Amino acid sequence: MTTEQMQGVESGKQAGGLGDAAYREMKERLIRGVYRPGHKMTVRAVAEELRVSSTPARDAINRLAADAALVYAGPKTVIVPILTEVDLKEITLIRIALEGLAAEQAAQHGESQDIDGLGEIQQKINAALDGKDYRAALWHNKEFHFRVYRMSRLPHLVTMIEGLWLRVGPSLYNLYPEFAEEKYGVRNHEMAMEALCERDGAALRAAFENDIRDGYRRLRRAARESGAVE
Amino acid sequence: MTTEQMQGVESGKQAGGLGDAAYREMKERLIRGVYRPGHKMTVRAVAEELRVSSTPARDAINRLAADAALVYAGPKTVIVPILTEVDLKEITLIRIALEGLAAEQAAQHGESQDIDGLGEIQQKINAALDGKDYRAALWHNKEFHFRVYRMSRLPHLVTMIEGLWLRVGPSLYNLYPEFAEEKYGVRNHEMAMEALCERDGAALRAAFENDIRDGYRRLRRAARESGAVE
DNA sequence: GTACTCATTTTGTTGCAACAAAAATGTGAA
DNA sequence: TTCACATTTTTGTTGCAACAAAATGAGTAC
Repeated sequence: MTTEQMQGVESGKQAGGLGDAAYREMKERLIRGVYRPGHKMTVRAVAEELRVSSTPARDAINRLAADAALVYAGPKTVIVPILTEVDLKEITLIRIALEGLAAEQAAQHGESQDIDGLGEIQQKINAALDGKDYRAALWHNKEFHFRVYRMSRLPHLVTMIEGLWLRVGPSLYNLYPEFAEEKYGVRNHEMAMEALCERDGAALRAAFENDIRDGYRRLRRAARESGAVE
Repeated sequence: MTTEQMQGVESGKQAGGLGDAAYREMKERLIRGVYRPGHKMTVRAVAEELRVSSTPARDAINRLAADAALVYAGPKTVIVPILTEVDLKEITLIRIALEGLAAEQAAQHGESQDIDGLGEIQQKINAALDGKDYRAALWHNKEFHFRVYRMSRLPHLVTMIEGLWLRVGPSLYNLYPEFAEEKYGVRNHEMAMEALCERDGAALRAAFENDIRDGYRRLRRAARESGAVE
């Protein structure tokens, strides 16, 4: 087999190395909201927390910065990004364009077996919401979205969308008590599942665009009330 | 001044270091088509070419891989990506979504001083085309597009679009003699300038979408004839 | 109290050597 | 000739020490 033939589509580094493990661990912590926006990331601190030497820690920070999951706040400082309202608005515009495209394509290429799992995920969201486990609700909400996006059979697109969620994640997960109000997104998700069954690309796109816009409004309001964005 | 306040929007690493210089040099070479698609990138080879040690060379390769400007072709091999027809089609879909959005927003936020330069750039494109300097034509074409995209005042979006161009670049620039036929894109660019003067977002979006689709068809045809994609 | 200077500490960067894993190459048998 | 296997070479990874640049904080003059 030539090297050309096995060229994968994943942008992530092949698994196995310490640097890769550090990258994924930090990414997970970022999404889960372990670090507050504005938190300063230093090579040595990451190295110590993850019990690795400076090289893999540095690799992880560099990759996160390349993903815009960390941002440069000075010549020698990287921090967890603090989303401004302007940033949030821009990212929402991009999300609507990209996730709308993914949804529309999903309606065309999704197979029934892909669709089946969606109902279960929605039940998990509802259950989590009822139990006031907002963190779980947000997690399953993410599952719901990406289950659909992957149906588009456009892997580059899914990777780019993941990057966008990664940027919003830290701010979002620190806001979840206020953010995940009663029955967030349930209605949009129901409409999405209907549209998907009918293979109606335009309707599916509309459902997701609505969901994103709803989420944006709630997030902005919650952020303003808590002062988490500027 | 707090570090939070000077948080920039650029995803690129702050300039100055050797690793950053290596990254930019390799990026430039990639876009210019110095390396053929499929070319294997090794840390030591890059280090020697750029006269740096392995650390900055490794940094550069990692960042390029994070940009998807290089891809992993095995556990220990990164290569210049070989665009498949499927990849090209997907990236074109994404480009239409993102560059269409940028164009539409540019119509709203572009100021007259931004618009003025476009005519000059178009003249450069025409001159290069007349002189059969296809490389220059492609370069000025890129200038034209990004001049408009930057008018959108959506810096994250522009960065993402740059990433897409970077992926297509190596394949594109190796095809330019066949690709840049007579008067490529001139008509679409004229329509774009008209739409921009009239602040007609929908028309500007349409002009750019057409331009991207035209380019896609030409590139696909040229690629099929030369066998540069699979 | 404020602003400025300078020493100290923190922090990212770089180069390099040792290591492990994968690829390439050579060898021998069928 | 072809295939399997062992050997050699190539190559990415890691840890670390030395270095330079930036952030920090104390002290001082105004």
